[in-house]
Amino acid sequence: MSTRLDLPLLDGDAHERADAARNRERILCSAARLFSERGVDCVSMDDVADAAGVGKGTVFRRFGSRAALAQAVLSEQEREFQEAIIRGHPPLGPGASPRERLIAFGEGLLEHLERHALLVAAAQLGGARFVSAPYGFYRMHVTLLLREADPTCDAELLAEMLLASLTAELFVYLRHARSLPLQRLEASWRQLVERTVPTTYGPRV
Amino acid sequence: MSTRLDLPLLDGDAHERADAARNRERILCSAARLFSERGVDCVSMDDVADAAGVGKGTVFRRFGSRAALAQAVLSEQEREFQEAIIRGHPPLGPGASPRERLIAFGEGLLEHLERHALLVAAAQLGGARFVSAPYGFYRMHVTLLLREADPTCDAELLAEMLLASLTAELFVYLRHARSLPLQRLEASWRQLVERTVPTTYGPRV
DNA sequence: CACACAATCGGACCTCAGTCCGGTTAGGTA
DNA sequence: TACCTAACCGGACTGAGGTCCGATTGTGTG
Repeated sequence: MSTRLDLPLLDGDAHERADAARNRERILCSAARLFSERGVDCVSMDDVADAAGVGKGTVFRRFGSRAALAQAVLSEQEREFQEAIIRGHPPLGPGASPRERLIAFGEGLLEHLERHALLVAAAQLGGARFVSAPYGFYRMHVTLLLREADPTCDAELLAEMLLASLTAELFVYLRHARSLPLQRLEASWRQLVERTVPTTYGPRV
Repeated sequence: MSTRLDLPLLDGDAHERADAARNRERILCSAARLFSERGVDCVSMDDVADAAGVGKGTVFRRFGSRAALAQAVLSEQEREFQEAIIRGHPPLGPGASPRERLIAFGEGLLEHLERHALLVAAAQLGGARFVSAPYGFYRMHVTLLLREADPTCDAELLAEMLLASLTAELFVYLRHARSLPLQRLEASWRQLVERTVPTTYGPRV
């Protein structure tokens, strides 16, 4: 029995062999390039493996699934977005009211989707969305803001329901199939938050 | 060029050949039986074809995709639910305030999911959800109720966002992975609607 | 009833995500 | 440097959704 985790290694690992690290990097680069060149839906896992010069088994050992590979390709931008939420300027970052921060959060996520909707959709395929690291962060962020704005509400579930209106699937449908302007989606999100979250705010007692 | 539509025939067709009608019925029955016996996720399209005693090509010509087959199996219950909305008793049917009707609608949908979540999830796979007949009906219903309650809001998009919190995917996650009680989901839906929809109601001017 | 043709049938075939395992190699140890 | 072994590699394989096209059959017409 191995002392090491035999699961996909999504990030650098101190005990990672040199060839393994090199292959991980090559797979990520090839995937990012192919995705942006051809569009996410026109790239198979074999394509990625071939372009990276490795076998398909290696791709799956590293990343576990197509969805996880897409997540890994997105991770840098996700990290920046999370950084802006935790330590950035208001209203996205700390300092604004929960309501304003929620509105800014949704707008930021919608703009993120505007740039990478199909890739995010691929990353959320199946039930992958709910167990992904970014979604866990979003869930926590929205839950805390809701609880702060109204400690009596069921913040956990309200967060899940609000986040449901920011899924890549719905975005792609509204934005690409229905061709609605991004501004209208943002306005609707604002509307939803304004109705859901009370204005009351101030230093908590 | 054929004068008939060369797309999957989901419902009866006056010009449908006798053998075709018989096969459609057999496929539907076999699928319903297998789904309930083994669980939706443990039944392949080949299984359905074999059980119905037809070739796989026939299954796909009739129903077009796995998602569409699942929709067809569900269609009878969907029809009943729609009937209750259009002509049933309040608060689900006409006669109650938009807010009450919306709450009842969500509760009804959640109970429907409680019984058939995995089948509904299969029916909504991919982007299939947005182009399905039931979803079109739900969208229309919720949009009209929202518009009635508040003519100034962006009812179309608000409807999409509210419906997003009633997807099978989210339901399965909350109910099966997180094991939350149905009552809590219903309470959250009520909460969301109460915050989103104003109480004002009465004969419009 | 015989015919013609269009709709239908069915299974071989394709693509693609994901698995498996025998062969290879990195890198620590003596 | 030579060796040993755990980790890694890669491509053949599986299973499932979906497509295709030659063979078949139902059905309106003379």
